[in-house]
Amino acid sequence: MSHRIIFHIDLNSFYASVEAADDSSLKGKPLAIAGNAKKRKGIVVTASYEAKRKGIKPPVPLWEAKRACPDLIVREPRFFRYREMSARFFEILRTKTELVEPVSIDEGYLDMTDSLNEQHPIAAAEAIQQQILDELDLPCSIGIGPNKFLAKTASDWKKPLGITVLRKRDVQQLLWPLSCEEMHGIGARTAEKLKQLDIETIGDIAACGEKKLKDAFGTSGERMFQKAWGIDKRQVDPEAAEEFKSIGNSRTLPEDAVSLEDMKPVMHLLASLVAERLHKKHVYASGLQLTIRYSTWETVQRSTRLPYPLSDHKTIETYANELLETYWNGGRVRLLGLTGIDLIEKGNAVKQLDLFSYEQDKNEWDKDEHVRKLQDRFGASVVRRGYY
DNA sequence: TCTGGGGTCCTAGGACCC
DNA sequence: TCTGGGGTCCTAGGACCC
Repeated sequence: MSHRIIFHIDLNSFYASVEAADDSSLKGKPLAIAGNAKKRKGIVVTASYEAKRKGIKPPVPLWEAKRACPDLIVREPRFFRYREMSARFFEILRTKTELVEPVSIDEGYLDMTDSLNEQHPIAAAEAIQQQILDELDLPCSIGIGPNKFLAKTASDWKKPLGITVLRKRDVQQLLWPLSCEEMHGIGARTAEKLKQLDIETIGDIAACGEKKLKDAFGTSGERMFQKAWGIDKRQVDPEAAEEFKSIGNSRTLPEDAVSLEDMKPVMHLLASLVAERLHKKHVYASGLQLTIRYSTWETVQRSTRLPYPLSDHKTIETYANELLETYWNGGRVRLLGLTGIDLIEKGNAVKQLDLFSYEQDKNEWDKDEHVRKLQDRFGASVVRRGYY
């Protein structure tokens, strides 16, 4: 476990690039992929580089993007296609090394330490990049470093089609001048808090001392400090992406709901979506979590234990409605979400429970006419990252 | 006309037990 | 009668990422 060579590979503007690969008339044009494109409340989830150059930086409301770029071409996402292309992307990566860790639909880490066979890392990266371009017609950026953090940081620096090396000895010169928010894991809130402490750059984080950061931010403060010095001990773990901790679906409603009657059909849809996905993954949920977002944007989450681990639609819907009736405060509801939590693999469920659940499951999830109509009313899934 | 959807991880605070 | 100090488990909320 001494010196590793880690690649981070990121497909550039993935959804937009897939659309352009499938329809060459889109190439070189400002293109946006937007969920709910026909409805209000649509947002741009991915923009082509031409669109980004016109100032469109996802996620941005669609109306705002169109104002900034009147000739913007807008497409709705085609998730099945993206998942297909993603699978082919990871297939290519797995021909390079077994140590591939998918992070999301369009990015992953490779531990190339024992797979280079005398080849120079940059030459290996160039070959991977070229192969993905030739076979999938998709551009990617590759970052190379001694650990995940430095590789990830590097892949961000040249887009599209960049290859960047970030060595530990370059940290002081290349990393320290950057503002804190450039560090993966530091968002707007944390950057603001850091600023209160007079910490503005990654160099300031490195200089300020681990204790001060730990006192202010707990364990994430310690990690922050480590990263600022280019240290990251996390290994590339090929199995990491396969273990799901939760499976959920949510919908922003076409209009705010003001009664339980408005919300029940949505709960029916969400329950059937969650049940279907639990099923496909061969897992049971031991708990259920309801999310209610009010028109004020206030969001509450309430959860309950299920009587036994299960995945059937009817039971999930019953418990979901119970949560809703118990915790809805009567306000205008903008979004509803339902998540199966504390997942158990079917094979691992206690035998007795397993049989019981199985019987329930046989009744099963009916992707009937009713559910299809609900899909039409409340929109198809707008999953941006969700593996399979 | 502000603000989608699917996730993970961490922490604070209360319940409960000894 | 009125009372300490730990430890663990659970839930909700927040921050972050893509």
